[in-house]
Amino acid sequence: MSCIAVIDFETTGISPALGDRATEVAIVLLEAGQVVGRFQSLMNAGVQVPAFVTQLTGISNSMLAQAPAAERVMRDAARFVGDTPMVAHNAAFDRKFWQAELALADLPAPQPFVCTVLLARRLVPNAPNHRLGTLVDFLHLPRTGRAHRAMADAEMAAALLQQLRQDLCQRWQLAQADHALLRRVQACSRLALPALLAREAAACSAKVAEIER
DNA sequence: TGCCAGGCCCTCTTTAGGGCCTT
Repeated sequence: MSCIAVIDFETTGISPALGDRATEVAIVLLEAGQVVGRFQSLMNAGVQVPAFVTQLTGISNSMLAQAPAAERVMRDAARFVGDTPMVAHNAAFDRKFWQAELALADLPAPQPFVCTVLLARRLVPNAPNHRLGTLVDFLHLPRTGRAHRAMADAEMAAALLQQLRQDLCQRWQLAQADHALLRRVQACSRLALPALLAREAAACSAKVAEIER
C-alpha cells in the first residue's frame, strides 16, 4: 500500500505572491489507512501576523518569535515527506505555499497534489458546503482539536480523505484508492465519474481474476 | 477607502460572471 502525506499550512494571508508567509505546517503520513507519522512546527519567517489571522488561528507574533526559522522547518518537512504524494483541503492553496516556502529554502517541490475539496465535490455532492469543518461534521468524523491550527486541520483532512477512499472502494468494489486513482477522480467531471469508476472496477475485477487463475 | 489570489465549478454559459475554498 502506497503512502500519502496530508498537509495543512497556517499562513499570514492567502497569497505568497503578495508576500504572505507560512506560520505553521503540519503533515500526517498515511499508510494502509493508518496514521504512521506526524510532523508539526510553527515557523518564523520574520513577518508580522495580521490581527485577524491571530484571531482566526490563535497564532501570535510572540509565539512565532520563539519558533524555529522557516527555512529550517521547511528542510525538515521536505525530508519528512520525501517524494510521497500529497493531499490537502483546497490543495491549490497549500501547494502554493509548499512550493513558495521550499523555493525560499532553495529546495525542489516535485510532489503531486490531490485536493479533498475537488474529491468531496464529486463524491459528497449533497453536503451543505465543502468547507473542511462542514464535511467533517456531515460525515460524522471526529474533530481532532482547534480548527485553523495546522495539525488539527491536517488530521481532519486525513480522516476526510480516508472516508472518501473507503466510500470509493465500497461503492465501486475497488481493491484500493491510491493517489493515482484519486488524481483521475479529481480530473474527471462529476457527470463522467460513474463511467470512470465503472472502468476502474472492471479493471480491478480482471486483475483479481488473473491472480486467481 | 477598499480591495488585493487563483483554480475549480455551476449556470440565468460557452464571445461570461460569480460563488466556493483556503489564511
